[in-house]
Amino acid sequence: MGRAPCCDKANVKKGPWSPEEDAKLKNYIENHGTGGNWIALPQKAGLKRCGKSCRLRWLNYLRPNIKHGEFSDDEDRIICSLFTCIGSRWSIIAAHLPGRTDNDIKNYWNTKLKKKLMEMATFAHQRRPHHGAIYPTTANSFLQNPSLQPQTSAYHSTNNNCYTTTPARVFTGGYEYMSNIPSNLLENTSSFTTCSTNSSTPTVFQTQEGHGTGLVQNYQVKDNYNNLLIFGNEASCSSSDGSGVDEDLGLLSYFGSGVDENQKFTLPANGYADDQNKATNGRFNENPLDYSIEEINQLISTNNICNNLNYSVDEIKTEEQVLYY
DNA sequence: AAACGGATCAACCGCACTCGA
DNA sequence: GTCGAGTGCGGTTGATCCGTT
Repeated sequence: MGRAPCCDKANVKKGPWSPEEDAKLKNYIENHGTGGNWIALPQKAGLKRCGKSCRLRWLNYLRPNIKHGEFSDDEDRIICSLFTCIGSRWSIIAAHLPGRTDNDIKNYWNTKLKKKLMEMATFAHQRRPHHGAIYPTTANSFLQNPSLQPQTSAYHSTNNNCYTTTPARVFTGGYEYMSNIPSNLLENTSSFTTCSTNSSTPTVFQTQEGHGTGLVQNYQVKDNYNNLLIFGNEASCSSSDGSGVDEDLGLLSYFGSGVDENQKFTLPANGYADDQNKATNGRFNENPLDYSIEEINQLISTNNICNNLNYSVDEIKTEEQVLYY
């Protein structure tokens, strides 16, 4: 036995809404509200439309404060992050983007954002071996991809040679999954500063080696928590003896063909160290859409690679009620 | 200028869920 | 506990737009 139809299909209009219909619906809801009954609303409002059609038209187009037009980078990032964690729960994602509707976001994802990610996957695949670029950041920015947060409390306390730069300095380098690093190079990473624990405050440390200026020239962090190797050296550091390459134990040299201007990043001087034996918060940030090829493929094809977002789906669900007043 | 194809997005469809009788 | 009406939501469709040939 099939479900009873919600309305008399033969006597309802379908297709695009006319301005007159919009005006009738808007006027009725503004004066009387929905009355908690969409099925009865079209008749009361003098519309030959299905109640569901009225509801959709109101929610997606007529209700106040609807935002149309281009999505911002911030909105892109939120959509990507949430999609990573909860999949195609468009209504929940919409609850985090004021003025956006689930339909809008769904269309945007299907027509643009997914394509954007696929193009990035192609690009990432071309620059083999792939590695993440670390981008300029601000003191308040934060690593956007939860799965790649560097965790640092371990080497804060254990490595007295670590300190941040003052003032901020530009570095060239990147990160790479350990699984992608040739074994002979991986063997040489034993001298890397190691971190293996989770921490809410990501910090990047640099080792002081090779140069006698007292300022940092290179950094090398073995992030066992995320299976990442973070490596590079100071972009402005011209080392005639090639020590800039030696200092990163060949990693920058190995991945060097893919390191370009865009992969320089700035270590901010926030919370700077007046005591060089103490590490401070040199946070780094990656471009929010610069996922590895594996992550992009997962973003495109699956809906669950996130397991350490700061809030649960249940918490998000309570927020989604805000969307539909 | 016309034809074509891809992109976009509003709207529809149908399933699942909620809630009250 | 069951049933059915109403609602919410995600997937899909199709009309329209726009750029290219």
